[in-house]
Amino acid sequence: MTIREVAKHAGVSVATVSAVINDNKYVSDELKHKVLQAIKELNYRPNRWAKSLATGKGYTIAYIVPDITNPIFSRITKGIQGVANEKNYSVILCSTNFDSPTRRRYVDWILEMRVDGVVFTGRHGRESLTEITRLQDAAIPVVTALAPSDVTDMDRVLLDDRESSRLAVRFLKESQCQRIAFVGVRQSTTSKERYRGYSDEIADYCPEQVAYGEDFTWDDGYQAAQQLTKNGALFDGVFAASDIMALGVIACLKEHGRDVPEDVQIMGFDNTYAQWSGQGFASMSIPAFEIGVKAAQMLFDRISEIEIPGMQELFMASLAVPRVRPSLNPNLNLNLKE
Amino acid sequence: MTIREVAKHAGVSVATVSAVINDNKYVSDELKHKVLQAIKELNYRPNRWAKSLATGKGYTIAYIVPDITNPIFSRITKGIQGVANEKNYSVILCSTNFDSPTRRRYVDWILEMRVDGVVFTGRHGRESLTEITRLQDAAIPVVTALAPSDVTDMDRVLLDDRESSRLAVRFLKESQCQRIAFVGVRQSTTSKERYRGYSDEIADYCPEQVAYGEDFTWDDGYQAAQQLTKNGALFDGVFAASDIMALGVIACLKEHGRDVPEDVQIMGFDNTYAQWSGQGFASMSIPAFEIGVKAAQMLFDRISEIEIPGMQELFMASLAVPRVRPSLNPNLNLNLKE
DNA sequence: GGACTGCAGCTAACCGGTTAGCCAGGAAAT
DNA sequence: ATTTCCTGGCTAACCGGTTAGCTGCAGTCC
Repeated sequence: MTIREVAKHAGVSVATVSAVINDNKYVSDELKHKVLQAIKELNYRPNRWAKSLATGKGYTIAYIVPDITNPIFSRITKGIQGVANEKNYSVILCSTNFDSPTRRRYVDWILEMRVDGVVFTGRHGRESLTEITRLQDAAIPVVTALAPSDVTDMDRVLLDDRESSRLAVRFLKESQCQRIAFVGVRQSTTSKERYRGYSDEIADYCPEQVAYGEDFTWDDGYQAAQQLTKNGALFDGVFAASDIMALGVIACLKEHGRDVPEDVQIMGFDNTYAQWSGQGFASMSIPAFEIGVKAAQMLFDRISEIEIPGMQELFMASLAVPRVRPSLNPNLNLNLKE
Repeated sequence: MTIREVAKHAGVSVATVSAVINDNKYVSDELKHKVLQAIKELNYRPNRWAKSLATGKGYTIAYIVPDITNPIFSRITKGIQGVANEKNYSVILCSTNFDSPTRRRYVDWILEMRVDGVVFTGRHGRESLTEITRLQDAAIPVVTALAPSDVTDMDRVLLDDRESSRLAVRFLKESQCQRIAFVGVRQSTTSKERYRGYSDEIADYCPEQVAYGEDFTWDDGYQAAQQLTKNGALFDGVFAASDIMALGVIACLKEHGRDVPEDVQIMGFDNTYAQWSGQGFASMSIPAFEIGVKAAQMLFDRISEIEIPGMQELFMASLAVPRVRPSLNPNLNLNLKE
């Protein structure tokens, strides 16, 4: 079913049909009606490929993400998706599994698909930077989301991990914790920032006590807690760089006979589990959906406007207090709904 | 940068360049070399749109999913993604947020994008069936994944919720539970199947005790448990239709002073939280990644082979015992790694 | 030597849209 | 009455690939 068949059926020219479809030229009501009629009768749908080829616009953006399985990232995806669809763009998903060759292949691909823009999420090592540069060299707009880096002239939306972490630690302080420890991930930029916030906030308050794992996992949290206790550290509060690590920490502490939250209070980060785990620990909620929305909006700004200086947007995480017995403490429950 | 420029640069015809790129015709080594040289020098990349227009193949599949944020669905996505990429297909993501109009718009869209195939996940109500039919009418292959329905002549991959649930309940029985209750979701087909398994297994064992919520949420789990206790039901085991509901149940029971797992043993389903929550409850692990892989494979089978009868694939969930203290019980820990 | 065969490589049409530029015919101006 | 202007609608070229079918040359056979 092509536009020419529709034209023939309606007794008009292809230009007229095209004008009706795109509503970008005046067409008399009579012809317009005929054309619409013909389209309906033939159940015609314009061919996206032909349109893209002719106009040079693909109405597609790509989202490059290390792991779609990560709840934070899938919420970002949702945000991007929403904005894109509103503008009639489709989003193609590129989940790289933290693998550089895969990431490289995706970029090759994006290049030949003539995608209109890319949102990029993930660790921002040297090689990711190369990929981003390749995209930009091909004049494809890129916005990074949650991908901290030193490159400042890039459109990006970030989370203020440092400041958010100060809020987290401040909450522990306000909850009567005297000695607060930090559990993080050695090589992670994100974890480093969260440590910074911890360090800032703890400075004139108590000595630093820190333990690291290699990755944001339950096991690494468990092991880090093991280290802390093994070193005979005294603490009544732990700030962990992620919820899943916090759960590892809690498991370890309980094994050592320390009650949570009675003996030790725990603070997580990202609020992926805290709210639901029933372990009574607080966390920092990352506005991931909003971050996705913002990133997509910035991307579309870039796509339409030609030259705007490197935009930047900073989000804060918000405190999520553990769910409590709804009946006993109804007022605390108000804004904790997912 | 077009194929014609490359041809000119290399001093050959466009047909030759095309043949080299697609490696589908014999070309002398000399010319092949010249062409590859030219491609490299000009940094040429074939245009996907033109290719698709000419060949009628888009190398794209779509994944329609109610909510990408659901961990099970995002794992399915990952599986699909992997298979598709291997075959040089891209996958465009359509997260409908359980909204029919949105779903409808996606299908319109898929139709005009001439996508090669669709994987469909989600509740399988009447309207989703309409959408699927629309796709099939346009000769677009569809495979449903985790979308139970009465339509049997459709390619689909399913989870055997009933049989898996029997395994779940059997585990509770083997753990010395005498009276096992079920907590489910009233309108859900999935929940209904899980109830069936429960019912099968409990038949000659103990009386049925059942409570329902309206959705798979923490609150609904909590409320259902409330009901159970209010009705004065006696139970020492609860099988919940999902982990998040199980967590709601646990919270409620603890408020009533019942210890988990000492007084009451809990069984979840989907293993999204059980493993990590530290609440010591078991769950049934859904092989979501594998389901995604299988669905994609079936879709590609359909795309290449013209006529194969309605294929069907049934997966089972597997028992995931709660994580225990690694040091104390190392052997149980073996196959529980994520 | 001429006819025939095989095949590397070329030309040009085609996929299905968009759109610059042209044309026809009615209205307004002279 | 003629010229000019305006504009709705049309024709045809173009986007950048693929590919059917042709060309011309070298080798083979009678």
